[in-house]
Amino acid sequence: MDITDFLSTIVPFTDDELNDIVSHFKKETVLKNQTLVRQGEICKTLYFIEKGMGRSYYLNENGKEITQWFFGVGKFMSSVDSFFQQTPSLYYLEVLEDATLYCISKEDLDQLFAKYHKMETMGRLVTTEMLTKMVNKLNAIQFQTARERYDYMLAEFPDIAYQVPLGHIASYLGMTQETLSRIRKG
Amino acid sequence: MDITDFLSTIVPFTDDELNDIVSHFKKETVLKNQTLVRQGEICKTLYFIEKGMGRSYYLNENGKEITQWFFGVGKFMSSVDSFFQQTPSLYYLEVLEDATLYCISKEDLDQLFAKYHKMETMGRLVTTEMLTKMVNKLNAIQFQTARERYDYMLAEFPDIAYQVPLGHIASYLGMTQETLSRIRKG
DNA sequence: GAATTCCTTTGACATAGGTCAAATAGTGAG
DNA sequence: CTCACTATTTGACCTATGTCAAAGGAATTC
Repeated sequence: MDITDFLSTIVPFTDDELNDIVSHFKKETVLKNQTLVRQGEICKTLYFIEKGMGRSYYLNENGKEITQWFFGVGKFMSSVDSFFQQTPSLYYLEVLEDATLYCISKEDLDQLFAKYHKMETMGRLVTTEMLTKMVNKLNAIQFQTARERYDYMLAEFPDIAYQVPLGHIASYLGMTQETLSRIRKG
Repeated sequence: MDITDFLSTIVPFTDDELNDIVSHFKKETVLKNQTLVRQGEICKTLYFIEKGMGRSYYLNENGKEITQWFFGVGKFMSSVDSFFQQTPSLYYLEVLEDATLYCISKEDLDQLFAKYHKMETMGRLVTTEMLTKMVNKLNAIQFQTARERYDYMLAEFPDIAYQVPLGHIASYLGMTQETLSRIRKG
């Protein structure tokens, strides 16, 4: 998914606007398992995933990795709170397979927000979409059985569910790897 | 919390802008337990809570009310996804005590977003804040014990925790009323 | 292609929190 | 003040899911 195409689907930018906006993004290729942000660092970059996928996770008190979110093709990826509030990140951000990313700094993005009202609209819409998805996950986690949560995952991230290690998905869904393994069986 | 003051704390509007914006909100007084939106309806209004508090909830397959969110003084309240996407609401929205609300329709709000870039910025910031809180709740729910979740609630909504029926809070935290009752004891 | 490391499955057992039912305590209407 | 209704607490019991440990499988590395 090309970033220009993506932006066009959200808000009707003119070609000139699109060119200007996209020119502030820097294309980067990163390899599988590369860490983009560490817990405690301030996340300085917002990534658009042209190809590949990523996840955010944190380490719990026992040092176990807990996946917080998956980011698929054609989505923005970041340690959201850290990036927007410029506070230390609660999460690690990593790429799960070789990926092509479009990167923009907070300063550049803020300039685009200030320059183009439409860009600000896009920011709001993308955030709203994220919020809606977060609400869905919350509902899934809060009152559903382990099996139902897995079904939710299949519906929400069909492309991701079969391509990442079991443990990543289990922790994302708030269950143990063993439980998820048993669910997948029966 | 006055709506004018609230808006000023988020984005530096001029007095003229503030007057224009606030003139599009309609002040309303509603009584305790009044329902503002029903499940299945399209939520047409965004509310700012000057006084009082509210909650959103849904009915699960057994017809039990599950609280989805609490809205306190000085916050915007709505069935977020329904309002912004104009789709049928998954939630009921109700007022938990006599309240004073500032109401605005989707059309009026969109006009303000279009008219004032700063208003759009405000919309994005408010949504981002909501997103951050949602992420916090998700983390609390996902991997904490019932007791820890209650502690999270006390921290996040200190004003609300002691003023609403136990069952509302229990379902919000993803546990039964009985469990919450036992936690409060010991 | 053997060695090493990581990932997944399986089994036995433990437990937090759910369910159901009943008793008790609050609250508001008349 | 009393009745009726609603919210909370308590107890006995149950189950989904966690924990711990070990064995298989896959996949990278040299």
